[in-house]
Amino acid sequence: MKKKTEKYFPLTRQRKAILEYLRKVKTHPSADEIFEVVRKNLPRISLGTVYRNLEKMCKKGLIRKIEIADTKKRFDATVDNHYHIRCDICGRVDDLHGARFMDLENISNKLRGYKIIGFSIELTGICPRCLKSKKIRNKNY
Amino acid sequence: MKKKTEKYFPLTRQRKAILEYLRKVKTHPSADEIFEVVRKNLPRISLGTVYRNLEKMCKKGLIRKIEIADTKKRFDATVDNHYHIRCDICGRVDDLHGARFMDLENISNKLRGYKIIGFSIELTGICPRCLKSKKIRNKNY
DNA sequence: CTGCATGCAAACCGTTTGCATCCCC
DNA sequence: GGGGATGCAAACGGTTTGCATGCAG
Repeated sequence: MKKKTEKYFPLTRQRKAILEYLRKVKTHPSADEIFEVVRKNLPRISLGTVYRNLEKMCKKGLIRKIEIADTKKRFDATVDNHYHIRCDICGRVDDLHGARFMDLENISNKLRGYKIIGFSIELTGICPRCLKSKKIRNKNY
Repeated sequence: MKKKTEKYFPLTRQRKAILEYLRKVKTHPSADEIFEVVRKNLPRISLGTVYRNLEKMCKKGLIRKIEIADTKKRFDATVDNHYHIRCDICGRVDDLHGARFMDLENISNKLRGYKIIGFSIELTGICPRCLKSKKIRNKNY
């Protein structure tokens, strides 16, 4: 009763291209960066398609949307790691591989040349009021 | 040589109102929420003014912009705490008072009814390339 | 008086959406 | 052949900006 009936999810050229690019690349590209690259092989692809597919792939668990304090959302194809460092000037985002809770204080040796300005720890959840409300039905929790 | 000449920073009615509201309130309001409240006393204030002032006050260190993965930016008047929990449905943001690095694993008793979905740790800094470039001159680091 | 701050409206940027058409299974 | 995916363009929400005017110091 938890899982919905498996939906038809055709693997179109556009989807394949987006997914392949995300799997190949080690950065955390934004939708428009993905669009610019994928467009080289699929000249008629539209930005809307990129957005729609990124969103669907997230829901399928194929990729992940990076929770980051930036104007544009970023995506990647690895679904495990939650530690990032973002450049306050150019916006690039790097992973902090292998960091764990306990390591946080001694994290500096993983920084690879970054100068640290600050940090932020954000938990995501559902607040008590929303837990009670019906809005929750529309999401897959 | 580090500090620039002290700039003229008139304390206008608008600024006073914004700052007073931020200091009074325990939530983390967004620009438009601030606008709606401040407007009750200053009916002619414009959204642009709110944005401009929030930005300037951040640079002055009077308030802080909350680094959060949300569509709208949020602000508050306390400059110390970096631990937040955000509701994935309604977007409300609460503080996790008194949390420290070491407490992270046992943080659940501070959650006040939230159901946790995930977390994200983000360091902010300047990447090696930007450290070398001239772009850095335009910011106050 | 003078320079910065303001109000207003238009511009901007990333993202979403409606609709007619296309194409994967 | 049919249901979902696509391209296109318009709409959207949050934020920024240009310009003429206002106001704090």
